[in-house]
Amino acid sequence: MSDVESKSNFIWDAIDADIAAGKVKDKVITRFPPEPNAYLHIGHAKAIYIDFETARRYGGYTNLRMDDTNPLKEEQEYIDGIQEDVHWLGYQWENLTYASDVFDTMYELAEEMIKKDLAYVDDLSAEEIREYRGTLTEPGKESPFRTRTPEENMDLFRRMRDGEFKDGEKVLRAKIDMTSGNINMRDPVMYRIQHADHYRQGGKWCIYPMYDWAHGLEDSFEGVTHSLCTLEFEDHRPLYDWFLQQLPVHKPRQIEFSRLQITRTLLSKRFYIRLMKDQLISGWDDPRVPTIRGLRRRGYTPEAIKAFVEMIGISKSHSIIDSGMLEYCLREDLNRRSLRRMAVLKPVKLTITNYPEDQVEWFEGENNPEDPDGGSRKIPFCRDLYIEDEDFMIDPPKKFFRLGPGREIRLKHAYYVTCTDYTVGADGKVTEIFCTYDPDSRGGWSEDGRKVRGTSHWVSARHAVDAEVRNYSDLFKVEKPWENTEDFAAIMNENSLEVLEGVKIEPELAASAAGSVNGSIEGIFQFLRQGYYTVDLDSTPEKPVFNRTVGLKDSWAKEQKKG
RNA sequence: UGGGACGUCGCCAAGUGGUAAGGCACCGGGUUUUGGUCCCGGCAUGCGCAGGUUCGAAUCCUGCCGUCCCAGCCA
Repeated sequence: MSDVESKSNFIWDAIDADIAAGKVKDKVITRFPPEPNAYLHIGHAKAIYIDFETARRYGGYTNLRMDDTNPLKEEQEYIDGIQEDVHWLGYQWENLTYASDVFDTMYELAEEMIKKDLAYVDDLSAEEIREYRGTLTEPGKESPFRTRTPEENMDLFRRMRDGEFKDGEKVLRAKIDMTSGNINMRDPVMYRIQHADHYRQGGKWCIYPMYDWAHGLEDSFEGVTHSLCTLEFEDHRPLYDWFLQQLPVHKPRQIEFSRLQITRTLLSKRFYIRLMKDQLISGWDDPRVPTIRGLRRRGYTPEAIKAFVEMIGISKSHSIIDSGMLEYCLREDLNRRSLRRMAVLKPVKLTITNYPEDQVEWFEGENNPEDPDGGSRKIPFCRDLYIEDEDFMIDPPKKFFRLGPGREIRLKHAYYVTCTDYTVGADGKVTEIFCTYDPDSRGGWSEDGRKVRGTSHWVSARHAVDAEVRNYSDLFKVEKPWENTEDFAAIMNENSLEVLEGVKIEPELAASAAGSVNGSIEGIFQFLRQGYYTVDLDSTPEKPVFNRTVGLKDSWAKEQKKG
């Protein structure tokens, strides 16, 4: 039994009960039903995980369904993008279906409803319908058109379909109960008139079904046994059941779970579209936005995202997950697979005064200490090096384990070096460091067993390649950006992207980055002590570009913060 | 007296009458050629509150309190 199979949650308990009660005749069938009006974000990843893993748990299958009942919003571009993203997450659907493919059957069943006097054509305007609906605390009242005969309704409905009326002139409504405490049951609209071309059906229809009428039928037609959705549809379940109850069709069961919320993160397609319009982000794959493709470009792996969804669990409580959990899942995954490379983000020159001027040595460095089969790469070493600016202090405190005057550290994979001197520029900044090396410490070991606490990464100045690092801010840094647009825009403009030019990287990193442009899994690296990076879309072999994915824990930085 | 849901550690989350799993975060310690990883230890006498039933309650009953969702011809 895998983890997924052994764990449980209230949804699987309910399905177990259904199976025990003999309610599931054949396979457990689920569906993931996005409306193709945007790209998917990490909130959808939770739904995808639940839909697909549930079906898999019971040996059933999942359909991918485009819930395209609104011709004003949907586009082919999104259909393609959604499929790519679901695939990227590692899931394969049984059938790709479209709500719009069953418009005919839905229409016929609507006529059935009219015959049974369970639906009527209403002439009230949108505003009047709203008034007649009542309020949360007051019951609604019945439309004067509610008593039309089935014959009259049938005639009117067919004329609606045939395009005789203008948008908004008439709607088809279910005849239920205008006094229900559940507002969804107060004669919900089933069809509205919309003289608009559908991206798939063209001009075939001018009436389009509403969600509540369409969704249960779509589930039913596909033989879905369990229709899993988010909490805001709880109120719709009585209506979902009511529609299906009136017709001789298969009856799926709707079960709701809480939707994903993450601290400091806004999961809203509407908001992403506005950010794009304001040119605060570059598109759906901008690394700052938590869309599936944004996360992918940022360096997130499908495995990390799925591990995250599994970790947070499935429940009905309104929870807001700490974004640290997502980052933890990424670090855990990347630690196993990322290639370790040396890079110097803010270089300071380091010269080894007792190393032969023209000598070059090639050291061997393992690709990943977590993976014994991960192989290794060659690293050039010479007299002229760069180390990280923050790895040297003129007057280091006791707990600083890195380089300082008179101190000895290990250059990873190379030699022990001791600082003998340094120069300072006019601004007080260290401009160059001078060291001597211990020839007996080749490879970073010494025979005498002397302890060297610090290990720094470095890069050969003669072999290093220049690169660029883009450090994107963590998703969103403001709590409620939609409430204060100016502040948000300012924050996005000023702080959301830090670009480091002149980063020095080891030749092997440049080589492997050049071979993995497009942010593929293979393009993920860990720059020692600096965190995880992924190759950016803008990267070229001549100028490698990396996106900062997630930082490492840094106990020295934490200690400094404490004071 | 509108309807529907939810309240277990800072954040998630198991638990379904037998005496509070686990993860993230945090705090100690060990290993370490990444101040990473890994390993060990600590972290709810209490489950929104108040009563009640019971030998025994987070789990059952009653009454409160708090939070979220619903008044699109969106999904």
